[in-house]
Amino acid sequence: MKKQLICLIGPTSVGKTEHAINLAKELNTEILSCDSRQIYKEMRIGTAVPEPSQLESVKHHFIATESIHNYYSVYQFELDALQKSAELFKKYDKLVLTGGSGLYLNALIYGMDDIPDPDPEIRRNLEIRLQKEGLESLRFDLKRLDPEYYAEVDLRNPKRVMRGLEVCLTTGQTFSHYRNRSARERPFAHKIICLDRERSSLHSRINKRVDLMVEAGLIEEVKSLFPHRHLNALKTVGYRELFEAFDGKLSIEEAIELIKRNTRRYARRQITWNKRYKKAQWFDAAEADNLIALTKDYLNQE
RNA sequence: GGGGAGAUACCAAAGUGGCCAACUGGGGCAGACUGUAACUCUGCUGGCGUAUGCCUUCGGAGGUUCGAAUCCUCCUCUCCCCA
Repeated sequence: MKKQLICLIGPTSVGKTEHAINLAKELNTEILSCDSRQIYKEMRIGTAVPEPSQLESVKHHFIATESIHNYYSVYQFELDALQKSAELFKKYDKLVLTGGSGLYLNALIYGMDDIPDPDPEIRRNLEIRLQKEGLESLRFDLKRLDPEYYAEVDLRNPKRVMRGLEVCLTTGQTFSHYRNRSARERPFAHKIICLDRERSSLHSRINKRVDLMVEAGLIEEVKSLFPHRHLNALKTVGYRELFEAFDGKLSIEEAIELIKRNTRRYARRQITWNKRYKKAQWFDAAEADNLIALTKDYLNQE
C-alpha cells in the first residue's frame, strides 16, 4: 500500500487545528504543519499556534522551528518537508498535513522548480529601483530580458515583476527557462480535504479569535518584535497593524479592528486558492461531531 | 413654542436640471498568484443568467419641465441652537 499524505486545509479560523489533531489521533500518526508563519518561533500568539496541550497530544512538525532572523522560503520548506515526511513514512502509513499556506502545500505535493537563490544584493537593488524609478522601469527591463515571462505575468504586480527580474539578473538565464511548473513524482499519494464553513460563522470565529489573541498578550508579543518590523516574516496580519499603532498612526482599537478585517480577507484568499484543487473533498467544519467519521469514510473510498 | 440644518445604495459620503444606476471610501463578494505567499495584484458590488439593452431607485405624496437625486408644494422623520 502506498504511503498517504492527508492534507487538511481551509481558511484561517475554520477549525483545522482541532480537526487535524483528532484525525491524527484517530489514525495514530503525526502532523506536518504547512504554515509560513507558525513556523517562526518568535510569532506564537499572532499566528495562532496550537496550545501547548495540543502540541503535546500529537507530535507536530514545522511549528516554531525557524527564526524570523533567518531566510526561509517555500523552497526550503519543500526540502525540509520532503525529508521529514520520508523519515516519518518509515514509521507510519499515513501522515496528516495541515496549515494555511497554499503554496507550501503545493511545494510538498507537486514540488517547486529548481531555481537558484537570488542574489540578495540584486534583490535589494530592485527594491530601491522600484521605489525610485517605479514599476514601469522594471517592466521595461523584464520585457527585454524575459519576453516570455513578461507576456504571462501580471504586469501590475510589482512582486511578480521583481521576481522574474531577480532571477534573470542573478542567473543570466531567463526566469521562464527555470519555470517549468511541472509536477514532481512523490513517493507518497495525497488526499486533500478542504474545510469550510458558512461565511458569517467564519467571520465571527475570526473576530473572536483576534480578541482572544489580544487577551493572550498579542500586543506585548508584537511590541517585543517591533525592532524587527522590517523583516519579511513580520509582514503579517496581526503584526503589521499593531506596528502602525505603535507608530501612532492608529489607535490600538483601530488596529485590532483592522486585524479582524485583514484576517477575513486573508481567509477569503485562502478559500480562493483552495478551489484550485479540483479533486479535493470539501467538508463543512461546523459539523464537528461527525467530521472524523466523514473523513474516514472518504479516506476509505479509494 | 421660535430659528436653523438635513434625509442618497449594506455603511459613510459626493452629486444640486440632462454627461447619473449615481464620484469616492469602508464593508462585502469574486478572481490571479512557483522562492518575501498571512506576501503581492486584479475585478465586481440596484435587478434582469450575457448586454452599446431593459426594468426599479436617491425619506413619502403630488407638481413644474422635452427631461429631476437635483426646482416647487405638502407630509413624515432626524439633528442643532434659542426658549
